[in-house]
Amino acid sequence: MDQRIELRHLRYFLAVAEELHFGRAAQRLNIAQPALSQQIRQLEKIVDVELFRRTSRSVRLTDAGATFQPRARDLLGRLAADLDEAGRVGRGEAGRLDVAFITSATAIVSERIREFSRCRPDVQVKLHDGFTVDVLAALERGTADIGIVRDADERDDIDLSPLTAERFVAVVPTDHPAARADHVEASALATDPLILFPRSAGAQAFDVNTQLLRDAGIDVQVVQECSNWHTIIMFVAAGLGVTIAPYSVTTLLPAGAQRLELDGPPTMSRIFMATRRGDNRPLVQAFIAASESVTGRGHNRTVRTQ
Amino acid sequence: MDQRIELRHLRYFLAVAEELHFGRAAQRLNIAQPALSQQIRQLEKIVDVELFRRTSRSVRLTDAGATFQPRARDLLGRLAADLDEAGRVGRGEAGRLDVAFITSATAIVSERIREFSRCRPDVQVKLHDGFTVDVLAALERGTADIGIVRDADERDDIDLSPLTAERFVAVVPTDHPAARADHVEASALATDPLILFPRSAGAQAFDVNTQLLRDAGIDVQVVQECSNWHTIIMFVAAGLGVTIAPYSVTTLLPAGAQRLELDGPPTMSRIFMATRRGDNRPLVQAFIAASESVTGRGHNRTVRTQ
DNA sequence: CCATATCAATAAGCTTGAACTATGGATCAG
DNA sequence: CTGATCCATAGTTCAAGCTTATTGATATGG
Repeated sequence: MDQRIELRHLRYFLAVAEELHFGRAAQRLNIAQPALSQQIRQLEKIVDVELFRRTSRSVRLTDAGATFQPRARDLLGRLAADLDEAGRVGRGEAGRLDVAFITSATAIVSERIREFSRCRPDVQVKLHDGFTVDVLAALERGTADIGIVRDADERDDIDLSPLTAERFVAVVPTDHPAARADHVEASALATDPLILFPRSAGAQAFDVNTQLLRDAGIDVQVVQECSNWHTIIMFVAAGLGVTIAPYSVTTLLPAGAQRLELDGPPTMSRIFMATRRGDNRPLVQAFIAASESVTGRGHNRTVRTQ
Repeated sequence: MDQRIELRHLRYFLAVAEELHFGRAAQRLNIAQPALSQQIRQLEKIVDVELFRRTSRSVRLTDAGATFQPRARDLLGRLAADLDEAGRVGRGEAGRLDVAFITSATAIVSERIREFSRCRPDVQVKLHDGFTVDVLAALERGTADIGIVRDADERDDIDLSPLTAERFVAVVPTDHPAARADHVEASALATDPLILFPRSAGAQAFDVNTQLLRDAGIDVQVVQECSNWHTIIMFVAAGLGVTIAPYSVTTLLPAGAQRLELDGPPTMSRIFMATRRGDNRPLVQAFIAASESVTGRGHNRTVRTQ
């Protein structure tokens, strides 16, 4: 089975197989008849099989030719489809996009993915949730194309663009002395056991979070770490301590836990979209564009949740 | 999607995609590097998509390239398989063979097909049973490649080669006067109602069958026609009449029916293998050869059943 | 039965384009 | 800065596919 076979052979073969007439087939292919005869002959030599039985008056497919015809047609069809697919992937109309995000941003992410999938129905979106550090690592090693992170440091290999910001609030047990009001001075929590998201999940986010406590003169001693915000809230409700959390994870509180606004200038937790610097692939750009359209449309609502 | 794309482009693309290095890929393809660069560039222009992102120091697949790579590999693999298949069909090692046969020759056919399938496991054998006229018609219109018929006329578009011959015997109800012996003169059946296979199923076979009755001076009046030998035998067993049948359909007789050898020189029914004249396709020839090997091996046994 | 038409194969010359050699330009190591 | 590496570009060459002209074979019409 020589390497010398080319698609030309298949195209010519199919034309003759359909016309069963070298003259007409050649006309259809816009070539002269002898060229066609020659190429078919060459194909038969390469495959070492007679594909047509021809007399000077008629052309018929042999068994081998009849077997090969639908397969050749199929091959050309597949090739066209594959080339088309490659083109669509190249233009960002199809393909696969890996989005890594922090669990506490699920709402924001799902909203944007819904919008993106509406624009690009042929793009398969793969979701990966994790901590900010995991998201950044996935971006770095190429496992993810889009990252949603919280309060990340500037890095020279990753672009960050802010999606939204939300203030921190305190969550305390309902039997806490401060729970009679709906707001609290940070310093009033100085003696309570602190339950926080682990710093290892995202140092910058942790530091932003705890800065407000340090500003209030509190020596931050984390009594309990927990890598799931909802679990932290449950612990608070159980009276194990208090926490400072981004607003969005406190929208649904169980009985026994109460949200308190923090007095003074609000400290904000910012959520960013992260991409590899210089990654200007169409799909990535399209996701950014779709995401921005959501931010624009939904701006009022986003502000309200801050 | 221009017509100008050729398999060369796919082969070259795959080489570069695997090596990620134009120099090494070119070496592997036994061409010079500039030719490779040129062809890849051409491919990208045809598809109108960048398949590689190259700097002067590195070559990487783009998303489109990464999508296309496994598909291109698959296409080349399929093509090789299809060409191989066509070659095997051409050499008669694979493909499909349509065998049409008369129901009363099932035993002979199955024996030969078993042998043929042993030699050519990749050939799909399609079976079609029917009357002799149907078998010949199927051959004629190309629906069948091999036909097994009984006592057919010579025709100039069909070759017949004898497979076996069997004598005719009489089958009578056990309460028939002649049933006390195990043989009978044909003339002794002159007054019995005759049940026979329809003449329309195969005129020659019918005429051979009934000739022996006419030779015995009987005016052949078929009382009942039935197009299934086993049903005919059941009718005989039920006392509805007598029949003259090829030996092989009388090997298993129900209670109530008895086989009688016919006195005098035996009249033979001959079973032929029929093929289109000039059909020298390898599969047909291979079936004939396999069939002959069975006839040779099993000759004694065949003789015994006559 | 010969003349004519049809159709694939063959022959010979032409033309296209793939591949070659040589070179340039960019990037990285020392 | 120099040398090495590697892809791109430029110009040339030659194989191979295409064209025209012709042949040979087979069917059709007068």
